[in-house]
Amino acid sequence: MVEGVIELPEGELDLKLSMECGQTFVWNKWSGKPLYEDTSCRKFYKVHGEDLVLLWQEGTDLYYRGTMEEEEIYNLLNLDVSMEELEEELSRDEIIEEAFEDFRGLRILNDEFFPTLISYIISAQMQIPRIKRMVNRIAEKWGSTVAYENQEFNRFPTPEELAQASEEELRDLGMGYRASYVKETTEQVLDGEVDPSKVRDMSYPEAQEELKKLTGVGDKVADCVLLFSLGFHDSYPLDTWGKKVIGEVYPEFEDSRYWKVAEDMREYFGEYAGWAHEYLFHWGRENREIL
DNA sequence: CGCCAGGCCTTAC
DNA sequence: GTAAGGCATGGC
Repeated sequence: MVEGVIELPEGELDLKLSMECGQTFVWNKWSGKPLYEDTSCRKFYKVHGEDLVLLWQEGTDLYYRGTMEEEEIYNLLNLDVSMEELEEELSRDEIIEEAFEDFRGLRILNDEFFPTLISYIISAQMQIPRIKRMVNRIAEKWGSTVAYENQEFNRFPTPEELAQASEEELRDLGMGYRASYVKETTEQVLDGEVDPSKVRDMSYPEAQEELKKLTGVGDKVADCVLLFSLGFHDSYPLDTWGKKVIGEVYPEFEDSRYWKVAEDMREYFGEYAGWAHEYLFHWGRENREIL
């Protein structure tokens, strides 16, 4: 067992906000209730590979417990990205500065590739709490368990494990037409058609094209996987909220073509455009009445 | 009942 | 290359 405390600078992390802003379907509430349906619990856990990680925050102290070493926890939260430098890097206009101030400590998480890939394939035309419920059902049905302190925790299935699921069984979970996407993409990953460790080393355009070979992965899902699991901090996923925000706040960037808007936003915000996206995404959801 | 949700695939120009 | 239509299911 491993446990400890990481002391962080003021404003460096808002763990609860980072977990609950809608970016992850991999983390869970320690209370056992689903993420996005329980906002009172402040402890979060996930199974990552063979490890169990439990995190909570008190003031500027980040507490961890489980089987994962501290160095790896830094990676999970992208703690090598300094918020002070990020703020300087992203300061382009009053809107992003306001969002950065209001949501100080919101960080992009670094989740595992396969769970992120499948959960964002499922996310198409679906509401966020429902996506999380679906991902949990998949973990319960096909994921193996990891034992920790006399308890067993489900983890999201590996490609090998999920390949055991038939398309019909997936459909029975309620994922509709996405069932065939999940089935086919699982086979493609299992066959090595797309190798995440190779995608990491590609340029952004190559990496996006590579992921789009997978069934059910278009521009937006590819950008999410790149940002949330493969270290592409400049990837700018253009979702329904992002489009509304752009229409309201950055009308000069409006365009019917996905790639054009995403490219403009990457150029506008630079190296950490994906982080800017997350601030604006959350800003949009918090201010939905004016969009 | 109708409308929409972290879009993607197919088909037609 | 770009634009339109269909698509499963659940929540409101």
